[in-house]
Amino acid sequence: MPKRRTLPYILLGLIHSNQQMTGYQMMQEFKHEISDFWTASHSQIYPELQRMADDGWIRPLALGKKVASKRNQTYYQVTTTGEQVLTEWLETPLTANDDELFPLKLFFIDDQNSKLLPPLISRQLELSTERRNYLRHRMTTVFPNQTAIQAHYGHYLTLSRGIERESNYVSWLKKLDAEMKR
Amino acid sequence: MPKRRTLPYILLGLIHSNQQMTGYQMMQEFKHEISDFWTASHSQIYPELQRMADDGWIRPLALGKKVASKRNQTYYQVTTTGEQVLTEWLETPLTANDDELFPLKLFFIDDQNSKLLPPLISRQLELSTERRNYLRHRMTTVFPNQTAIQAHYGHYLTLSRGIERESNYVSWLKKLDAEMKR
DNA sequence: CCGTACATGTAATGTGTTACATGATTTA
DNA sequence: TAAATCATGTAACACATTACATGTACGG
Repeated sequence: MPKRRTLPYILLGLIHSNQQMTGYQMMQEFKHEISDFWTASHSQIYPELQRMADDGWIRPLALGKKVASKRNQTYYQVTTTGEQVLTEWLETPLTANDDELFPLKLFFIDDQNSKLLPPLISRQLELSTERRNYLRHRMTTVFPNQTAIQAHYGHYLTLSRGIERESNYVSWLKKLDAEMKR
Repeated sequence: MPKRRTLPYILLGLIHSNQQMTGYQMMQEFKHEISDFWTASHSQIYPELQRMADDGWIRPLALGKKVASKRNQTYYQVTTTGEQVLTEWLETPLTANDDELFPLKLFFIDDQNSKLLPPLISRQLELSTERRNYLRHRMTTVFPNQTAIQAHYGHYLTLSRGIERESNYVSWLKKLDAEMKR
């Protein structure tokens, strides 16, 4: 579900990771790499880029500086202000509602040794563990016996799946968290 | 990400599963049971219920028929038309874009022996397998060597996680699909 | 030369969140 | 009797999708 003002941070992260990018290239990234956790169409991207440029987060590149600049493309680069904004966003700890921003933030941390990585992962491990425990608790209260399961079998299956999914997430995060500490 | 006109089907499914419900009760369900795959606030629910009643999908219950009717609550019940609409929605096969409707539709199939269950599950198994294969393919093309991984470590991790998540999903669906066929 | 992909932009519409508003009932 | 919860509703605003619109570059 779309959280407020996430798109500009994604665009900022994309440009930052790739040094310089056009709106069209960002569109492609959304299709191929980011589709798993976010979507955006070109009609969202282009106006947003203009707003970000107005706010000084990014700057359009002069023609001479462009890498293979043909046609009417506009390459953007992150400004110093933009870098600060991005870092602040990445540093902001996840909350229970924020949760789905994890893969997004993770996506934009390029350096394996970044100091942003360990706290991000351990925080998500906390949140996923909490959620798994909550789902387990729901299972015992909503489906205490076989009769309850038979009355709402689909609901039972979705809850089972939720527990399975979150357990798998916790395992993966634990492994990664342990690796980080080595 | 919010798909067009999903909320009314969820409300329809909720009322249908529980025989009769008030808007407030639906709100609670969103908080406790459905939060994992959908959210809706009361300011969305109440107008939507009125629209659905106007369209003849549901009908407000007369006071006398209400179970423990106090206060100014309005209980709704699914009409015959509404039942048809719900069944049609549940029968509509999932597509690659629709994908995230799976847990939602599953949630509303109460009967373990429903004929809707096997095709829904086997279709989702197809889609998840496709997605897992796609992600695996991305991994080999985007990260062919250690250097590529080091340049965009976060991206590498999110892709790894995607493959892990989807593999886990496929396993779960395969198990369920096999059970269905017994 | 025709279709597809590149490349950008705006407008209309649909959907969702937050804020504003009111009043009844229950519990401490 | 005050606070929390129940219960419903509307309005303003933020965000996303679809449609409309234009033009370039390239491959068959």
